[in-house]
Amino acid sequence: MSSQLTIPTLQANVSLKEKTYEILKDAICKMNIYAPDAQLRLDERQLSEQLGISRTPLREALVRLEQEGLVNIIPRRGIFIVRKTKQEVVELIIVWAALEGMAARLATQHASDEDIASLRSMFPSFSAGDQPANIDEYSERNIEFHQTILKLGGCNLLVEMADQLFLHVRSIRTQTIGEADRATRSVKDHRQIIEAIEARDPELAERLVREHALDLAKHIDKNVTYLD
Amino acid sequence: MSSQLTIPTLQANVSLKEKTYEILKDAICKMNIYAPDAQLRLDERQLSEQLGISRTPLREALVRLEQEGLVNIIPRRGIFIVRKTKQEVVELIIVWAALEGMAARLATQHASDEDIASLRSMFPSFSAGDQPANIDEYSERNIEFHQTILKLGGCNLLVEMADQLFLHVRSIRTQTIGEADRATRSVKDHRQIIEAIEARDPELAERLVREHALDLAKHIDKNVTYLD
DNA sequence: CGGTGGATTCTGGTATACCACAAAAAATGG
DNA sequence: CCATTTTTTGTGGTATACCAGAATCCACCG
Repeated sequence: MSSQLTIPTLQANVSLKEKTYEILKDAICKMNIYAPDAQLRLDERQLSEQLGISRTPLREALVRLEQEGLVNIIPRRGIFIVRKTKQEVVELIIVWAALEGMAARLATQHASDEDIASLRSMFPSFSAGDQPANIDEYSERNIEFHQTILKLGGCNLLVEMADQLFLHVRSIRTQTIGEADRATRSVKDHRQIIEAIEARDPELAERLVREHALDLAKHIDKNVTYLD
Repeated sequence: MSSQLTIPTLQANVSLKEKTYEILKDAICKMNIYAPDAQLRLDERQLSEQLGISRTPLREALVRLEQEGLVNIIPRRGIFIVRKTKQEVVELIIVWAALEGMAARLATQHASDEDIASLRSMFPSFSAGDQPANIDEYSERNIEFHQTILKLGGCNLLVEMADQLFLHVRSIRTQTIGEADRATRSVKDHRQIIEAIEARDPELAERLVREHALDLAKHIDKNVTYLD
């Protein structure tokens, strides 16, 4: 037993507006905003009651969410969760492609061999190109894979901005990724990307990452129907 | 004289928080935050008095600025204008390179010939590669050039995100761009970029744009001393 | 019966008062 | 005189009250 007094970080030194922001962001990201019956309108007073806080910190949290594009505040009209159009989603992925492509390029130049190896160990069960057994698990691995590439680039801002974009695409991505032939193809793409980074080939790594992402954009543009 | 009643858009239908945000953003961007004697601290109450508004809309404007990274709000300590470190500036430019590179790529594929031609007409006075006479004018043209490439890509999000990044680099960029040999070299780079886009060569256009930007990053990393 | 106009209500916008924490200043003890 | 503690003061954080515009509802009139 420790002789030191362990302080349980009483009240967690974060402000209400901060906590509120996190809670709302999380809640918005987890809901399916594209469901036909989705409740997109937020009521300030009702929310403040539910959270047990006043409107002031709540509003500051909402302002942040608005700045991020998750929410739209229309003066004297209401606060609405933003539904991205298909066009906007495609643009999100284009930017994502640019960011991750750059990260892959940087990774070939700066990442250590061990860090690169971590990419490969990420797909232990189906590295041979088999169809992954569990779609949910695969989806998680997939996300992790891309985030790791971003990190390997060694540029924090790339990681942050990609995370930011990712917020807006998460629900769509998880829905799209599950489609049959896309998963096996994705595994193949990933293997090639890993090989290119291992070979320290900036051009190839960048191109493969970019094309992989843009391929998703194309796929969504063609096949997703629940976006306008 | 018009027979119609002209309404002067009374009160301009924007909220105080919106106006305040614009004013503060503008003020911060225009000041030289790297001057040794720069006043980086903002006082809420003093500002609200100066602006003639209460603290509430002011704070909401500040929250937005914080979200953008222009300002840092430290609970119970104060509100401070953010000084970017050299590392952060370099990362900003890396991301910029990724975005503009992607835009250039897209431009070779989707932009019309007329739009591409507008790039060339942007440098009427020194298109032959001469040293531009007026540094200030050149700096403006330079900025305009890069923003045009972003636009030619046809992806709005790329434009928006690059603009966002640009906010943080503006003061540095205008200071760096004036250095002697960089200007002539820059003109040469620009000409090559235009030619690559005209030739509809995505790989080359992307590479030239990227290298042009990354070259600036390297230059700043080596030569800028007023950043920590 | 349908449309119009006004009162009502509901929503976000703003102002203000008070709170909690932290830094600075002053008081106190060695 | 210096170190330490206490008090003061100043900052952002939060709660609350009130304001203004928009939407709705409903009575009234054609």
